[in-house]
Amino acid sequence: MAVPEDQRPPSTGATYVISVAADLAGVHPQTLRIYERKGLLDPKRSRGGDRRYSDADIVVLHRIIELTNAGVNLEGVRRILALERRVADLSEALEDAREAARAAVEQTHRQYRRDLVPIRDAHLPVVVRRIRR
Amino acid sequence: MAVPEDQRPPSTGATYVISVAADLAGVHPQTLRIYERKGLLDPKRSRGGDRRYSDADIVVLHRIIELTNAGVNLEGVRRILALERRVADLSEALEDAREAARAAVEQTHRQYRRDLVPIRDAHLPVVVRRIRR
DNA sequence: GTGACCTTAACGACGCGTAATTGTGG
DNA sequence: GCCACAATTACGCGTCGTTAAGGTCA
Repeated sequence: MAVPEDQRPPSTGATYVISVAADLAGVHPQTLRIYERKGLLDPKRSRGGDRRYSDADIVVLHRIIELTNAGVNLEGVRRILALERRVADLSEALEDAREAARAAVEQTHRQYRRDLVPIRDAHLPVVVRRIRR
Repeated sequence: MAVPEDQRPPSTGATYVISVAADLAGVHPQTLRIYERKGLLDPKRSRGGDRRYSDADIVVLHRIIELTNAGVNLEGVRRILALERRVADLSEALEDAREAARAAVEQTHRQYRRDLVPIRDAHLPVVVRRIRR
């Protein structure tokens, strides 16, 4: 279920070194290293070993900061992020299931419409009319 | 979607005063008062104002202790409990939706079986056979 | 009066963010 | 040699659980 290119956020494929990512989020670079060590973020690394934060990382980072500002500690944030992903997955699955239900009924109707043709009684010989009761 | 009486846990309708509830969970009574002040638990009160913990409260209490022992602070626990309820609700809704989908298709089939009777070509006059193509 | 509950406050331990230190690569 | 990164360590502050102190009701 890929989002069309032109609806995505400015996904330039850009990455940011730690100082830029920290600036974008308004926090100390060292804070980002803590988040990583606690398993909240996992930025790619450059050849030299420098962290490279993607746009997706920045989105997660902002959510982390929201939660910590609200008083959640890092272990709590880690679990909340996982649960929020789970909720998103379930919501999508639910949406899909409802859509699939409508489609299945529709398909069933179409199946009958293809296989059966309504026929008026007057067209039928007596023997058939008896079958119809 | 009420669970039948005989499938429920020993729901004796029993309630416990704070000292008993604390013993059941192996924590200090004062800890339970903290949990309540932070919005993690909301036990009923007796006429005299004493807290009365239900079996359901005890279940939640054990979950709270699991999470805090795992290093989640109380604001984190509060949000995690809410998310876990959400996940449970969504899981149930998903289950229901899938069941409803099967039932809807089945219902559609039954509808056609009631309204239509299959007729063999040989029974039909030429004019009708032409309609069937 | 004894005991269990209530509330509020103080203390110690721990987690988190900042800052400082030291080392490495371009 | 300079700058930005890396990792580790130390410090200050806030949170959490325990404990204590004082009040109320049966």
